[in-house]
Amino acid sequence: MSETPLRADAARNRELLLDSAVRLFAARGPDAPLEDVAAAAGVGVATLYRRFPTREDLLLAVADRKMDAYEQVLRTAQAIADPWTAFASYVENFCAAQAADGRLADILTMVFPAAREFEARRMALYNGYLALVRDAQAAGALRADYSPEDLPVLLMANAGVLRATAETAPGAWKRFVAYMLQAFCASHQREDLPPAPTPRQMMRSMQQVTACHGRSAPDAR
Amino acid sequence: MSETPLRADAARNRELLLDSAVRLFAARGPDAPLEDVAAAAGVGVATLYRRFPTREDLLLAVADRKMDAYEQVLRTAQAIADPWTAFASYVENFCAAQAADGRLADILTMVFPAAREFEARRMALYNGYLALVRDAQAAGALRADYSPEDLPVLLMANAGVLRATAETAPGAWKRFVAYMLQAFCASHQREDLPPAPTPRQMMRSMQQVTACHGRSAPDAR
DNA sequence: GCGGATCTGGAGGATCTCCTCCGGTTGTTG
DNA sequence: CAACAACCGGAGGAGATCCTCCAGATCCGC
Repeated sequence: MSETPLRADAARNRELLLDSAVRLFAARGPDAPLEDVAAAAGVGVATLYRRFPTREDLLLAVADRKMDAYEQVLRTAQAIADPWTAFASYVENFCAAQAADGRLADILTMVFPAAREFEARRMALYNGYLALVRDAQAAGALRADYSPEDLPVLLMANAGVLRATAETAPGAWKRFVAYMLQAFCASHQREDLPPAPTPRQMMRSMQQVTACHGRSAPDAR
Repeated sequence: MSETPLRADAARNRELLLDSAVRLFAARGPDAPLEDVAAAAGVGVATLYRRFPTREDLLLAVADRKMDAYEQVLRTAQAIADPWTAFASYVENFCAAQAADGRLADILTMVFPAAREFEARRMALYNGYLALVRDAQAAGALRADYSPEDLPVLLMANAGVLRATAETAPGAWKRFVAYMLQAFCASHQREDLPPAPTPRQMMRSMQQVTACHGRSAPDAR
């Protein structure tokens, strides 16, 4: 990831900043003041800006950190023989990871187009998920009109639930996700659905989420 | 609502401010700067603070304004003979009203405990909705384990979808809501759901949403 | 028309967040 | 060990937002 090797103290400070950002963003949201992130890391704010020139750079580093967990969700699902159970496990565990992220629930619906390596990881994850979808549909377990874009929409919806209920009704998301999985299940005849958003639309939506937090002002208008 | 009759100019300015707030909050979110609301109304910022001492006061007035539309949604649903169609109409139209509110999608999940008249209106609406739920369940059309608290959760989820997709994939919420209605429908056998949040939990969640926007700083920590 | 109460608004102060400067410090290599 | 480049951080500036003051203006009832 880093092209130029950092001095030992700089590398240490970078890790401290990243640890601090993960904690602060989870506790107070992706718009927590960067001065507080630096202070919690025990370094000066100029150090933070030197290593992460923009908030979006910091968010990207945090997202990359979390990618390990999401990849594990996929591996767990891939190890399940039953296609529906594999798919459902992926969805549930993804939402559980989102719930565990605290106020950073939006991170799962952020994209960083300029970050080649990160986006490559994200695409690999997405392709793994697509295979789960195909398998579950081929097995007749997942409704034929399910669209892969339905999952990012679900994650946006779940972020909305978590934003409102994470502290006050911490189990609410589970019921919500259970409803959604039941709706996705093909085992019953169903009415037609309105059209799914296109992948392009979803990419733009995720860019919008990122832009909303990447800039200095929360609602930058 | 106002106990002391305002002078004509003050009443006029209050209406201008409210109109302006409705527009600005829809376009830029409930955290749009109050100076911009005042400027768009063509009045001074002190006039805004005199009439609406806190942002929450302004949000309350905006919510009260919108109550007319929500009450119309209930009346439309109540006029429908078929219980399932009545319930589904209520949910769909409520979500449509939410989508029409632009960046003010959270308003439907805000509460103002100190505002007796507004809360009375909200309770009347909720009781009308409860009757729709009971009728649809009694008719066997709405699943027996559906909880009235599932609708506020749905509105929070929909706010999450709208927050991310309102401009980029404006129809996404429709598909999402259609999925949810299919999940609510009793016409098929279903697995058990995780427990619903309690009314108390939902009230606290809605207070949290309100607190999040009512204070001066967007994420006031 | 007058008097008095209500109302007006722009400037300025306070606070918060972002961001950069630059003299001093530290790590690394030869 | 010395040289040099990388690195450090707190202060201060800029901008945004919230909030209040107070002299002047306006409305309304008698």
